[in-house]
Amino acid sequence: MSYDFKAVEKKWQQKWEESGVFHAVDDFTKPKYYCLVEFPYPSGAGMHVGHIKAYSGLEVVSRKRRLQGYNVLFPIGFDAYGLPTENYAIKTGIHPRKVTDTNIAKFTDQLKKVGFSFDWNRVVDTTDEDYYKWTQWIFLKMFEKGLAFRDKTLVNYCPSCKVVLSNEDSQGGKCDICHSDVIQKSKDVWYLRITEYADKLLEGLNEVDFLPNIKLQQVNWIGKSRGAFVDFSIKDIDEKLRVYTTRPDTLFGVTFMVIAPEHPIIDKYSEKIGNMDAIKAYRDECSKKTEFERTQLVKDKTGVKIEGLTAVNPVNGKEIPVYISDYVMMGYGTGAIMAVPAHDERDYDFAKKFGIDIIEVIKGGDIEKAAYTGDGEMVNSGFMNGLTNKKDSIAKMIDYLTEKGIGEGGVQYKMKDWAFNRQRYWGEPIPIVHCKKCGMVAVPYEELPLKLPDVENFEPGSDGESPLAKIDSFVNCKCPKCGGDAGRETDTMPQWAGSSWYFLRYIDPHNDNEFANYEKLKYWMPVDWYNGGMEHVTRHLIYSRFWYKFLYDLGVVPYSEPYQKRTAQGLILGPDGVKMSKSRGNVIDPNEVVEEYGADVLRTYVLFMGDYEQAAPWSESSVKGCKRFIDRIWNLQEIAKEGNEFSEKLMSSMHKTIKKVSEDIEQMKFNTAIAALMTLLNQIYDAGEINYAELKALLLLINPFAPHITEEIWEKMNFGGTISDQTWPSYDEEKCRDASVEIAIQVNGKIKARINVASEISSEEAIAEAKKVPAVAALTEGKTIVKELYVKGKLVNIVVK
RNA sequence: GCGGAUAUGGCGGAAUUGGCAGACGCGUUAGAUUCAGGUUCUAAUAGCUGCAAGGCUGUGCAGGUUCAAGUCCUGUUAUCCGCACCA
Repeated sequence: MSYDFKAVEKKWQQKWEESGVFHAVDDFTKPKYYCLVEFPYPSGAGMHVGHIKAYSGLEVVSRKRRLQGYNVLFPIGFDAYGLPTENYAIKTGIHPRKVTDTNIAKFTDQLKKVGFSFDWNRVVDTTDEDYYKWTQWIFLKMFEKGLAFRDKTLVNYCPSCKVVLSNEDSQGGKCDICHSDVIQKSKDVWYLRITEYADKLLEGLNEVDFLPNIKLQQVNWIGKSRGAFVDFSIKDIDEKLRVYTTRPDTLFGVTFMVIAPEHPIIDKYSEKIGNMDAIKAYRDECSKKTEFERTQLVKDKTGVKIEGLTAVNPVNGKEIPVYISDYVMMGYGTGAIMAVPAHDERDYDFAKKFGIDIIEVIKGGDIEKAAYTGDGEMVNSGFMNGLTNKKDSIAKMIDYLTEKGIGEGGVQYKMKDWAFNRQRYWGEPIPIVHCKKCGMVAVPYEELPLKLPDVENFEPGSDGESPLAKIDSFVNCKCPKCGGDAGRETDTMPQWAGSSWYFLRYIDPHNDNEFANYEKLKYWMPVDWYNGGMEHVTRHLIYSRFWYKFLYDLGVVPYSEPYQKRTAQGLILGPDGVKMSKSRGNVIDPNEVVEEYGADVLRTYVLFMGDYEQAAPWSESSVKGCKRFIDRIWNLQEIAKEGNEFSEKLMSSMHKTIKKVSEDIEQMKFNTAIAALMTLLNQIYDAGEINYAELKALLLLINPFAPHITEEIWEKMNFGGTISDQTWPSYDEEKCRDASVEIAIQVNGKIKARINVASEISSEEAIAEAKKVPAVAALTEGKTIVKELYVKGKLVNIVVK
């Protein structure tokens, strides 16, 4: 009677679909649980085993929660806008809409074949008009509040994809999509003012249960620093040069200043600058450097002294030179720094190269050799001399600056505003009209969605213009404000847009009047548990928290944080131990695994292969181990017999396993939960029999991992109803204990024997028992017992001299 | 450079947080079942040593604390992942 997994899995997948058991119901009287997994980008390659691992974790939690009586929302959708689809469309001539639909159908089919208990009634597709209508709505709200704005700046531009990229999309100076070099280009760009929410995003982390390393990455990404702004006056000119510093305490050690090549003060006073030619040449040189060269390659300091501009140190009146150098960037702080070479490594390098004075103001290092950034007594610092505590010194200086009106305390963030447009076709149109008379005007809410026009040619223009710019019928329109001739914004939103709020739409996916009903949001939010990839922990997770906090401030969502708990799964590596990639040819196709071993085996294996949060290589032979496990469960039917209660033989094993599996699932220790089930299975086969009560409990425990086979056995055994109607088994702490335990006996910390003792034995009795053991007696005889102790249920240690 | 993580048999990984290192699975070896292959079942499986009971050594490396250390402390090395001239 071998197990026909193909027929059984198909049968149950159909049953689940027909009965809709996994559909969440809007019954507000029930306790709810919202499990969220990152929705996939429906690529042409189909599902990856990584998707299976990512979804299997919360799949298990969801199935367990349902058995525990919760109303569970476990939705899925598709993050379908994006470049790969568009590039594929350009290559093949197939419309991206068609490509997307095909890919979504493929993914849907694959996900169903794995038996995931998603609520298929709530599928969200970010490219659906009914969905992006609300993405545009949120954008307009941001525009209304001044959080979406347009500005001209240097942007990261990919000449190959012909698209502007965010800093996040161009890390390492390479385009995230095609990996060619990114160059700097001046362009009009849409921004979302995420920096306004920097503090809220930081503080909100105190309220939520994210893994510590996830929190830390977000904190680093936001990069808040405390310090001071200080105004330096310029000699003979009525102008202040403002700097930002985290070390105002070292102000007496300033020997020069540096401004970024793009700093506006240069153009403003160009006629006073004696060496404009040299400065212009230097600026040209810098602008040619890619972001990559500027930040990654050359740490060697370059720069030019500005002849004619001399700054004055506000605390001691000293005159100091001003340089331009590209180690100072316009995008952070004020684009100008006060340089304290004695106590900053970068300034030290620069001073050494340009022969500038180095004045020690904090004792403790050897400034002949290197900059000293540690603590110490302040010297050469006027009224600051003698202070030894950095914190106090900084506070004292800020007080002084504030009092004299030459500066003030302040904060800075590394996080920059979010560049929010792409010159691409396959994205949400930005619902803005450019009117010569009225400027930028929002498309009226009642005209949403502003539909993406259906066109034949979606290739971007050679100058990096959006393909939409070529479509007159789309571009030409009337200004909603004055009725005059106007032109539409032709850029589209980046891929991050749709994924920034999708978890809200799941709650009310078919609502035509609002993005989601407030009462429903109140019931279902926040997401109780969100799991996804570590790679989305900074970008997507911060963006979506930002959008949610904005909506919260609008009063349209309840609670200030969207995700109560966030975890991340580790990668599945190829069998060769390195990241799976097509070029390496080490990609495992989940479909093939389902075909050969079945969905239950695939699901069990991805959770059993190692620590869920850690990367682990795929192993074909280990998959077989899980196959054996599944087959052995099937064969339990042969040895099952009547019985309404756990038998004495398996009593403690049953209770222990229920406890272990219940607890491990909550901590995402799926591998040890499965191991405990395997151990129990071994014990059952050793005992040679299992009764119905035990089999029922076992099937329930295994069900979240391997739902198809457990449902089938339940049905075949005539246990009544389906597993989905049952209740998660409970355990009794008392019954987890065995009557007797084996303890180790150590002499001087080395194990010499093992004995069985009653588990409730007293310390004295245990030690007495231990001494009776001949091997132990021989070692202790004639020696002084220094110490003897008993660790309950574990060991006895006798220390002799 | 800064931040984080990891390091345990032939392999993936366990270890109730200081208490029997190697659970569970893979692989391997031997045996049984089978015409055979596959499947299944039984036993062994950290290393060294010993005929054997046993002994010794073992959690990247070097120290330390403790009756007891994979776990705590000090130092150090390697690998991986973020961030990166952030003033």
